[in-house]
Amino acid sequence: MATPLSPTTKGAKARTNWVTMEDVAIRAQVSKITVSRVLRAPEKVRAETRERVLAAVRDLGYVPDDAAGALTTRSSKIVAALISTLEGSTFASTVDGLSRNLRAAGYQLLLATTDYSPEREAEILSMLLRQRPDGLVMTSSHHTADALALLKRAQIPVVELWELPPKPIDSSVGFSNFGAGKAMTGFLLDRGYRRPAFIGPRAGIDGRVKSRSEGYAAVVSERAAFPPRIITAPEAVTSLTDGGASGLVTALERWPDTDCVFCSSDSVALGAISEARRRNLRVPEDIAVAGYGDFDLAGNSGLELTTVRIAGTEIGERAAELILQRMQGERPQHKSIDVGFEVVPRASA
Amino acid sequence: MATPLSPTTKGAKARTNWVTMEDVAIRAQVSKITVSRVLRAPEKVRAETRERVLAAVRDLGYVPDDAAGALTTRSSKIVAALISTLEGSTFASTVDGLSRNLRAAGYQLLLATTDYSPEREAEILSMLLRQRPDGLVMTSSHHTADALALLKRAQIPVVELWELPPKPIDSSVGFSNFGAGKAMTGFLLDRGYRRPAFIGPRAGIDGRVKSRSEGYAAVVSERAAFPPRIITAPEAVTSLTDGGASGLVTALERWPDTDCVFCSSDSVALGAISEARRRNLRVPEDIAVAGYGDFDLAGNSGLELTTVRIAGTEIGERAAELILQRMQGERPQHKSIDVGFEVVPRASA
DNA sequence: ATTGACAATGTTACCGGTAACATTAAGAAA
DNA sequence: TTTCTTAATGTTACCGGTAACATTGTCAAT
Repeated sequence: MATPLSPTTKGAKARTNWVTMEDVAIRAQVSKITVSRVLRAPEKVRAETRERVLAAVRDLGYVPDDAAGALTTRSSKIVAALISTLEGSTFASTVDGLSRNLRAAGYQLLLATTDYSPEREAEILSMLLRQRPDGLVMTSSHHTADALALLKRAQIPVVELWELPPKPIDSSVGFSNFGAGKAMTGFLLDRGYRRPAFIGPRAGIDGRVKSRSEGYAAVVSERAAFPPRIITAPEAVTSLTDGGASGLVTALERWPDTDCVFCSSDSVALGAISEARRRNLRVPEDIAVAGYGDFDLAGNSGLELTTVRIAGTEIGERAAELILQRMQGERPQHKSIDVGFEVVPRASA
Repeated sequence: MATPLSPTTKGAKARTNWVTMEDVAIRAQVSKITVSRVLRAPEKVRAETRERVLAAVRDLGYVPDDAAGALTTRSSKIVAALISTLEGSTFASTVDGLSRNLRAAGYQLLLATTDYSPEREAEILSMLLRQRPDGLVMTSSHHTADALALLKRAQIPVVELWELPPKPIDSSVGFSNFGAGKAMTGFLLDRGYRRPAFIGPRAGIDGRVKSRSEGYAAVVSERAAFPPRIITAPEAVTSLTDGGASGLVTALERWPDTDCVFCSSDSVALGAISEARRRNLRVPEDIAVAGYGDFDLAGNSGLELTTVRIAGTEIGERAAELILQRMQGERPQHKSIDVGFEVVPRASA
């Protein structure tokens, strides 16, 4: 009995709520293309016409459909970001900087997290590519063959963040994790610690942590008289702070003369410090602790954590600049930007 | 002299790199629509044909263009998120949970941050809407008239996060900030503190903080014999921890008998504790400190911060569920989900 | 008056998918 | 055998924009 749908009469379609460019055109008594010009190249339209169109845009509350436009312009105005994790605040400020600067240029950020899994990365990547992003940023360094194939076919600018891969896919903004590991280890030896150990999270979860530990190992091999001492938390431990606590225990069991631990992140360091306190070990007199990242609380919390400062926000901002240049077809001067790092000496080591 | 462009011959266009559905169709010797069916309703296609199409998809590495499809289906498979900030880790876990659950259902997350500015919010919103998201989540509570008008016209499900607005735009997932403020204040009075003050960040930056302070004020008015003591950091102070430090100083100057401060966030509490230590005040004997948020470090860092725990990840996950239901046209049982909160007593208060 | 150049605007086709309807083939029911 | 039904696949038009080319009007130069 019910009429199936209002018959597709010319004048009475409107099965959607969105005001279209055609609606604007009719109201302003011009053609669609003129509306398009007013929005994208206003100088090509006579001032009077332009005003009429803009008034119609305002009156109707017209919001252009970028997805429709992208079909012909081949530019979605979307940048996709593949981030290892947002927990722990490591990458949060990078995403913030990225999103802010991209938006200023009219681009939007499509975000996905991989939980450090390269397999998931490939899968997520293919989902992201369905939106045809104009560019891609990613924090991971290790990619599956599938992922690389997808990236290659996509033919879009790619920026890898938070490290400077020896063989970048395309371009990168970061710093040398190896160098930072070396620098902190050297700093600790200079301070007079003789038996530093390295504490990381679950084995092999992250290439960057590996690089740091290699930096540590390089310096120890060169300047110290013992083999590198590297602890990774057992699979069962998921929290970074718990990993730090258990790592400290393991280190002291295995090598009782350990006088200093260099942790893969500030959160891990925090766990180590808590554990030290539980055992009535003084920091740094009985056991020194160094972290990595210089998160908010490293200096303010009474922790006085010696750590390595990374300019997370700057990485995001520079990445935005770089990828914007690349998307506009410019060939930037540098395909790799080194934002550096800084050893921050405080009281914990 | 140079040929302008390869003439648009039927067979030799390919001005883009992307494999299209038509390419797949040709290779599988079927029509486009059959390819479409294989991907979206496989049971409607004969097994043999289906295999041929899937093989072509694999061989060519076809990735569908969701933006093109959205034109007719009117579903972009995008959910937009307007987040106040990613710094400080408050909302990071919510975004993580949100993104994870949305992706599992084939939706992508388009992310933008507002820095707590309602004006920026409206502007950013109109940019986000250009991508025609199927749904929207937002952490802010206060919206400009422009923003509300845009939302209304967009006619998409909206979920407000981290609070339960008395007059929600659409639906919400959160908890009562007022209630949490009341609960913590009551807890502090029960513990025997007589003169609690409230320390917040810059005035009026965030409606949620305001609600908490009102909860505090309500309990103080009812149970204590003095007017509420609310400190807000001066405009110049940007960091939350600095605000906590300066807030403690102000509180003690203005009301020397203050024996306890309830801080608007854990970061603020951290600043207050640091300042107390600098002044050789014992926590909690000389001055007790309570926080809000229960971030990672509240319990693990030796801070032993008494605080209010909020299930940030759960908010994100539930929000994803809720908005997915709404986008699929279901009418969920509850338009508001209260995830609650929990006062976590530790040593600092 | 004619022509050319340019400014302002319009027409047509197409981007890559999908909805709606059309067609074809094969088997079941009459 | 004829007709109906259903399964499998195809055709056409359209979604909301933009590129490319076409048209019209205006004015200066010939």
